[in-house]
Amino acid sequence: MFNETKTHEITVDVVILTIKNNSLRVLLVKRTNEPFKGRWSIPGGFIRLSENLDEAALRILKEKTNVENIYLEQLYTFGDPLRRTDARVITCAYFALIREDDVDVFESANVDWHKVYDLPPLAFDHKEIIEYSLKRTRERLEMCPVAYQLLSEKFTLTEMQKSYELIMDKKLDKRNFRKKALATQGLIELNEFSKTKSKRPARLYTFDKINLNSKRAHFISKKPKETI
Amino acid sequence: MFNETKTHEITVDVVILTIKNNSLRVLLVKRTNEPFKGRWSIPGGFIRLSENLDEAALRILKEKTNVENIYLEQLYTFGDPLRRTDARVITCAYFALIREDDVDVFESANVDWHKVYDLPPLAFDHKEIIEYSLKRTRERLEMCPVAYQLLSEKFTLTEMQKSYELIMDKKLDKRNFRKKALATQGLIELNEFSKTKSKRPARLYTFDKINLNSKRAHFISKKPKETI
DNA sequence: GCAAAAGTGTTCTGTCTACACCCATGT
DNA sequence: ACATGGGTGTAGACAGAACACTTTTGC
Repeated sequence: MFNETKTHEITVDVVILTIKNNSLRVLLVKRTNEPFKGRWSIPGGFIRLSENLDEAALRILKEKTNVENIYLEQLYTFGDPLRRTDARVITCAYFALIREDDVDVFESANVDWHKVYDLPPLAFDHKEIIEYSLKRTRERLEMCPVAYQLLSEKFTLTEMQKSYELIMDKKLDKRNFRKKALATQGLIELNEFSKTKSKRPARLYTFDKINLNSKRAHFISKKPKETI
Repeated sequence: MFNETKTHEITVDVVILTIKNNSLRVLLVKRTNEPFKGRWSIPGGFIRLSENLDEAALRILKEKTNVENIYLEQLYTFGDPLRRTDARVITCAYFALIREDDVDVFESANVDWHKVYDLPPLAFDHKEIIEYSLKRTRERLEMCPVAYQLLSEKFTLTEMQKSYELIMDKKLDKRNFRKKALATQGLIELNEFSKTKSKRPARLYTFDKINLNSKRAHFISKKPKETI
């Protein structure tokens, strides 16, 4: 078998999602080089020899947002020979959920948050990658409350519901939502209330930090479910 | 940023699962080169410049088993710098489910089926990759009847149940299984019966071939389920 | 007639869904 | 006193789990 591998390159790209100004947004950077110079793209970079893939993704995330210790998951590896016109680049895509107020984005004309449901033209196959990350985020949300990664440390149930609605892109029933939310492992009811003007204060909740990197084990359906 | 990427290599490895002799088995090849010369490993290879990743996985599958048109899914990309001692090789792992009788494996001392629940020592991180593929196969099975990929074209419900039990690694209740199986989209009841000796013949079923590459859309829970 | 596997229903329990009104606060 | 969002419960439908006996066949 002949070895055609020498000219392959591999990168890591990271779809960084947050909620900002009441919409779900993705961090995009404007390309400064051809091809697609001037187009928006998701941040990415090469993998250092000393890094594993997760570490490369975390580094790229930190470079762009100065955020660490967040929800990050490998998404899929995209390797179509035609996905880039300049070279054969295989990319291992990740997605991350971060809180807006943890972020220290150096926002500029070249780095900005864009609404995921209203994207500008993107470079390469980056639209496909973002759409896939949304699909996956929804799947995760059906299993475990990853959405708390998008919320401030203390949040109201209404805020939590809003984040679910933004990700699922549909309205949820308030009473059903709260019933299930309150039954969620790791949700902690605080004796604190939001102070808002002109309306009843809402109780604040927080999430047990132990869950952060616990592989989400206890969110997966508790009940041994018979299969088929 | 300095470019350390030049010496990375990327391969595709394929976990090929089948049911043979009443157990779930994976196709392994014995390594002929160092490192891990003589150890069993999952089949893999480099990606050609003209191929996308799926095509590379299909090619490797066909090289080993002469099987085409089967269930194949990208699993995960493994890129720990220490996963190989000889070089920095990132591998995009796939898994495939095939029917034993479709296979044309040139079985030899260097290629053989091994029980997934009783594996020999494996090269690199291949044990981890196989375990991850089992986990994923179980998740798939909870969504859609991928197990029919392991069965002959015509099968009895008992055979189908056996394949589920082998993958899930637990006993299932016969009546509950059959109730759900019969409610499955795509299952077709035939007017044919197995001819076995010394016992009551069992009705044969088959699966609607339209589903083969239909992305499994209609197996995913039919009911719009409210999330959280 | 017996061994071996095929085939068949019901009850219970828990979860999902739909749905409408009162409460606490600031102005 | 009113506007605003916060907070609450119940009934019906559906799906999963547990569970044991009869039927058909070859020998």
